[in-house]
Amino acid sequence: MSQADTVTRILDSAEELFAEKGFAETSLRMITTRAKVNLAAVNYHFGSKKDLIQAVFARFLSPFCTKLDRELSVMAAANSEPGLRDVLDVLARTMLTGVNSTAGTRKLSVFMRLLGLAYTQAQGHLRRFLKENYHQTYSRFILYLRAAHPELSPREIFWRIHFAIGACVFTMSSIEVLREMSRADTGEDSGVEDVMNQLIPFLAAALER
Amino acid sequence: MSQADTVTRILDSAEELFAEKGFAETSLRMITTRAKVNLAAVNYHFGSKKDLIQAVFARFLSPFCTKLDRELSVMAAANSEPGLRDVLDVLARTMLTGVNSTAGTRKLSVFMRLLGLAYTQAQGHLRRFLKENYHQTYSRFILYLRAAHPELSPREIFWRIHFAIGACVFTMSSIEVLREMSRADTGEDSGVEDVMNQLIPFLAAALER
DNA sequence: TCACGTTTTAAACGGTCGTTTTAAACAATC
DNA sequence: GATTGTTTAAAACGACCGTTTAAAACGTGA
Repeated sequence: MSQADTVTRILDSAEELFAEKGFAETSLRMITTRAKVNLAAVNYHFGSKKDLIQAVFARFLSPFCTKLDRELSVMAAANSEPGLRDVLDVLARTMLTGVNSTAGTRKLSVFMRLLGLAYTQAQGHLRRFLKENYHQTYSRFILYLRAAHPELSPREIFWRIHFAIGACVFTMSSIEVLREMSRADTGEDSGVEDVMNQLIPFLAAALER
Repeated sequence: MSQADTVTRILDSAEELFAEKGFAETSLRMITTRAKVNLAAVNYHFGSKKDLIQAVFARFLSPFCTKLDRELSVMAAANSEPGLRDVLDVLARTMLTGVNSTAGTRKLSVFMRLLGLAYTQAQGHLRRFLKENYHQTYSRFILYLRAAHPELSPREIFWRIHFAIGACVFTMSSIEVLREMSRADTGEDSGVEDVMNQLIPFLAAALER
């Protein structure tokens, strides 16, 4: 087994388990057992559990932010005064890239769940890491939102966008629990795509009022 | 120190710590140290950590559901065809009861945070406990929502209300992190009440579209 | 093939966890 | 005031945690 194999398998297992259980509830032994590697491999390749958590986030956030930055530039080049809808479309398209399969949908779900953990379970080190590495892209995104709605105060923009993030993150974080509740309540299954198709107009109505 | 003192102080400390850190990150030693009681007191009075978690939820959910049930009955008696706004007002008023002080606002924040944990961190036992004890009130609430909007499918109702819950729960769960981010971004402080005053019209726009 | 740097392995470390045990302190009853 | 049931106290239990160690296995260029 090559080094790349070991590192990748640790990251894959850790990502799944963190998303499923959270950081504290996931032990290195669970991760290494699922990844079929030796327990010491995590400390050898990553240094510590904290570093592994950061690596898991870096693996999906770095390409995401790179792509988002590029897409924002494309948008700005094509449209000198992008509206709210344009900016959100860029975000949605960037997030949904490659989400046309069941595997892709699960990827998005994991992405959202990890994002939620970053807010609600963040040990200080993770928040510092995220701010240090991804704050620039975040700021740029917010700036376009402000430009699109100069009549709203920065605070109003901030909170509206985070209410929306909350609805997304919560829904996707608890998606399995919620689908089961929905099934019990209504007798019908709700596919993840059905849920998304309801979530987007819901948020649009709230953001654009 | 009377038994009531010990039990109450354990519940108080556990509630604060669970809301702040989550279940797994809060040890019985933290709880008993803060409560200034002996470590063994939790197992003696509650049986186990799981039972303590359930007791924390029961202490604030039982009176809440009792009150909500009563208020729903009052509403139904006064109005044979309550609208969405009526039903949500009942919920909001029930939740905001006694939230006119700083202490009250913190209580609400803790309430929301615990509710969020129930969805996202729930160990199976907690979800089973909540369903067993509080599902009836929940169902009744949902029924009024359905009656208010018979043109919407039960599934649409379910998801819209949970998107809204998500925005609330996420916001209140991460309120301190978010306020700090907002401060860093905009240079202004956002009081919790300011946030609520923005959240409510945000949700109203999304639910009533 | 040998030597050497890298990676994997098995075992152990110290520490914290939830829980249990045993005895002491307390409160209420007769 | 002795007795009985309840509550508190200190200490220990085994289990699991993240991490470290030291040796074995591996791969590669000389």
